[in-house]
Amino acid sequence: MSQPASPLPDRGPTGRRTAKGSLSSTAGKRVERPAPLRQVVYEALAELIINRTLEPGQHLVEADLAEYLGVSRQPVREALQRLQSEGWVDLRPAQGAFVHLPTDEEADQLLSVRSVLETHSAKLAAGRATADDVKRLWELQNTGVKALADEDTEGLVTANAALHAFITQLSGNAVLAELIGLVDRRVRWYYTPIARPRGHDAWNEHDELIHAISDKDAEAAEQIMSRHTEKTRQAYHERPDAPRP
Amino acid sequence: MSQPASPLPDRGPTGRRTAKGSLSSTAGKRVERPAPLRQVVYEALAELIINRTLEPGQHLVEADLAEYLGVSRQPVREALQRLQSEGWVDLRPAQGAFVHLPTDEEADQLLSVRSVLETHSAKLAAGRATADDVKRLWELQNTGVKALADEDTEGLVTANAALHAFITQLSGNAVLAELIGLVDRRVRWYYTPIARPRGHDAWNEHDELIHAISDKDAEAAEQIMSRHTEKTRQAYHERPDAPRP
DNA sequence: TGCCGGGATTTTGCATACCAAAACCTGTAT
DNA sequence: ATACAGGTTTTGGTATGCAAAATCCCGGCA
Repeated sequence: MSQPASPLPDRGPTGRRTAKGSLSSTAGKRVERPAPLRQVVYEALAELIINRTLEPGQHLVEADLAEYLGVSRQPVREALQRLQSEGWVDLRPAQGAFVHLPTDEEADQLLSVRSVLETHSAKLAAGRATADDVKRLWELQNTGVKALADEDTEGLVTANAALHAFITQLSGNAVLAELIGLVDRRVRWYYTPIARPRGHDAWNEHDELIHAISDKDAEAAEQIMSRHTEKTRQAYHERPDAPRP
Repeated sequence: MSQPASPLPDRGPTGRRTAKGSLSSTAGKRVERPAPLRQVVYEALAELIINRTLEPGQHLVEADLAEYLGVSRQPVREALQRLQSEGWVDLRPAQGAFVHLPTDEEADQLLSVRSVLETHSAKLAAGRATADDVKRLWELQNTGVKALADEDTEGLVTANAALHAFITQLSGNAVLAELIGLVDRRVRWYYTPIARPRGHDAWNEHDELIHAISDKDAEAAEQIMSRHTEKTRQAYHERPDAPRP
């Protein structure tokens, strides 16, 4: 045989028919579909972990979570496994799930990777942003500055995430965007305690960054983002509750 | 309450006792533990996808996979979900799993991200590699050069992966290493067809790279790796079966 | 007191069975 | 050909059972 035969039952050339229709496939909005339960559970647990209801180190018992959420064990198991793959919980064989205990070293490594990815994304974004995109960036910037003035820490973290996410999206690299999404969400978990003191400088740096993107100056955007994220990393180490040397 | 109460049954301060014993926790080699079935299934399916037994676009039916592998649907479902999160299959709601169809654009984005991550990793590695590490690098290099001389394509791909993986490990950033692991494994899926023509240059570049690491010249290592991975990306676009413009 | 050991208990990991809803396929009538 | 209707397949989820492994508890021993 020139091609190895599939060991599975024959279901035609490509299994079921590949999606093909007379309608354009772009922006094909489907009928509203209820989210799979495992997804809902995933989001619920992630929320409980992020807002510290479930504390780091805590043992998560499938049956308890299932009862609490009113679902069976299966979607809970599936959600826990996804949470593991994204670093929110540790799954010890035959012992189950424990809320991940972030170490200081790990936070540093995460912030370091974030820096590299976001820097690259800023460079790409500067080369692709349209006038409309820049307008949107300024809107996001204003939201953040307002949250800063209002001393709204939660709003500040959200606005920061939104701004970075939008730049990421502008990069036009979906793989990069997905990776940054993963990393940033975890960073946010550690970041909240330093959002306030870091805020003032950070939003000034955002200002510079948007100017660079607006000027389509990729090199400047790259440098500014690099400095920006590295300063955030420094700030983490100088946070109030950092371990004493 | 100053701390929000956990909505789950109380199981003591941190759930079960956190591992604590009189033995050193470093390098604590545990008793041999059989891998969870879901892990075995995951690896089996990944292998079948990489070696093209399961073709891109093919519909994977849980029940068929379960029967073929001699397990129940549960571990298969769990493995499929992990395969999705790592980009090997697409899980369409209410339709099931389909082997991912890599697009040309996606391959380019993946190679681009790989370039960024590997470049950073090379810089870090140059600053940390010991004499022993360098010796090991030369061994890996020799393995690859030998596979090149023997025209052993599979060995070449493996050796290439091993060399890059070792450099990644030298970086000392576990988060970075994990991300590179994910990205590289997918790159390898696309890479095989160009491993041969790219081989000669690639291993010369490895040679330079190891010299830079040996000299602890982080900047040179960074530049060489950047050029190296970018050339691989170019090679992908110039591969024999590339789409005609 | 502090440590050790063995049995009871809990929890995971997987199997099996079952079901509703959704998507698909097929054959027929237009 | 196209559209429709009905039967089939597949997913996603529930419920239950069970063996293996890990933990916990408690009593005996130093």
